[in-house]
Amino acid sequence: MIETSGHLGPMVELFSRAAVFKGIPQNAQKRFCELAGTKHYTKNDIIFKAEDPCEAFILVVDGLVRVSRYSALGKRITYLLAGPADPVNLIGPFTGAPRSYVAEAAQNSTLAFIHRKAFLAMAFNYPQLIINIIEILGQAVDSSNSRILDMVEKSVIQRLIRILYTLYKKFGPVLNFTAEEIAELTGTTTESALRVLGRLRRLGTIEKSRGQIRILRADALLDFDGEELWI
Amino acid sequence: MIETSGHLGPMVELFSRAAVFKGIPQNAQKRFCELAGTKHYTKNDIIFKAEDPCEAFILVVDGLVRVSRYSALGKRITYLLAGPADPVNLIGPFTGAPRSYVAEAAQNSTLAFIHRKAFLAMAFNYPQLIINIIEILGQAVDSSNSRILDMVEKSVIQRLIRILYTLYKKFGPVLNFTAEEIAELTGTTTESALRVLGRLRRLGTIEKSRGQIRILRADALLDFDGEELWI
DNA sequence: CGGTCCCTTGAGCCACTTCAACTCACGTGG
DNA sequence: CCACGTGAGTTGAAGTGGCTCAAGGGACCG
Repeated sequence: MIETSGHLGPMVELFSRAAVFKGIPQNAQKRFCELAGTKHYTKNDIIFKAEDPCEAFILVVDGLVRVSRYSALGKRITYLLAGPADPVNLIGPFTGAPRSYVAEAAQNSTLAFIHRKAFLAMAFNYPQLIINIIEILGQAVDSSNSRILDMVEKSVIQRLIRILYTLYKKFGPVLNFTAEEIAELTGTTTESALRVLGRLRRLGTIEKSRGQIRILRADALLDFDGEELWI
Repeated sequence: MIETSGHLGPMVELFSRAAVFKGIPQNAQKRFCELAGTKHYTKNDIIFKAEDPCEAFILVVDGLVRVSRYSALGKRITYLLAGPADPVNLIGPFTGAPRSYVAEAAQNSTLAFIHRKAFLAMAFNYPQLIINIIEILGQAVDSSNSRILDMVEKSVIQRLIRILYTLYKKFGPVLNFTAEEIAELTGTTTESALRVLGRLRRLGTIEKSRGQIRILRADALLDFDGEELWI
């Protein structure tokens, strides 16, 4: 990873686009910006791991961060894909305590770090920021709970299609994910994911090549089921 | 439901025990208390349902509240059992928006209500309260995510045993739940839950009667697996 | 005492996982 | 440039956990 000081201009613009900072005064956004340092990570770098205490509030500037959890047996489940302007850790800055999640760079990425003490000192001056954070946490809870419901009563096919649709809404028709990554989001095995993807390809709904899935007919995904998740 | 004004003494004591209000000044706890009105609910009363906008912060004074979600097909999954001093809704007061959860009285219960505007006006004066809320939300996220992991790689038996152990830690050896309620917590069918419970009874780990499960050997539950959930 | 809710158990089935084998794409180092 | 290794994708066959459907028994309530 490489540390840089960076220009403020584009950063201010990024912060103003971020859902976390929505509705707080521009000059405050700018001050948060000034507190931030940035670091570059190359694909598959680990940003933090389970048991690491939390030192900083982290926002994705560019790239993609995967936040997941490993089971005792080494199985990995992905809970969050944070893209530009998405925060990576909302709880940690407030408690400082380590959590059982691992954050990795899913692509080459640039992240903004604000030291947690500095972040907190500022944060409590802006109730709207707190409301935003709690609202986003609410979406995280809801999304996880939706996934539990899905695990109970939906088939792998339906779950995977919903994941595809959610990714499509977030990233557009070209998805740079391997079948294994899709499986980790769906909560199934790589083989099962591959079988479903093969089926969708034969139906003409998607196209795929190594490490990439292209959505050809997004509406066909919706036909299977409604409602998106929050990833 | 019956509305009462109630005495302050025991309420102050309850508030001071609540994890949400931990670490904030006693006089502040008392002021939150003064803002609260209480209501009684009888078993199976609905406290709020999906689509109801949130009007108040709610704390359980006495009894037990079940917070769950219904799938399109009518299947119910329970995410939270709130007992005395537990908050029922942490997100709602901040956003005011309706959420897709239903809260029901699992037993005859008394709840304290603080109107959300009044609650918010006070809340932002106590950063520790905000930190507590965010920490509790973190536990909710973690618990849901643990359940997702469990759904993927654990058997119904292991999941159900973990639920039993968690309930045991929270309520003691006598659990007043039907097999159906246990199934809703485990994410399985009533029949499967019953089968597992039957097996545990034959092993001498539990005893049961209509609507009640008694844990005889809690250590035997732990033998199956570690780690508790947050319910 | 009839009704309703809860508990109990059996039998069958099917969606997924598991295990296994093979192909293909890509990069790397000899 | 080829040879090799690795990681991704692909497909088959087998086994099974737990869901579904079904039917009955027992407890509590009005």
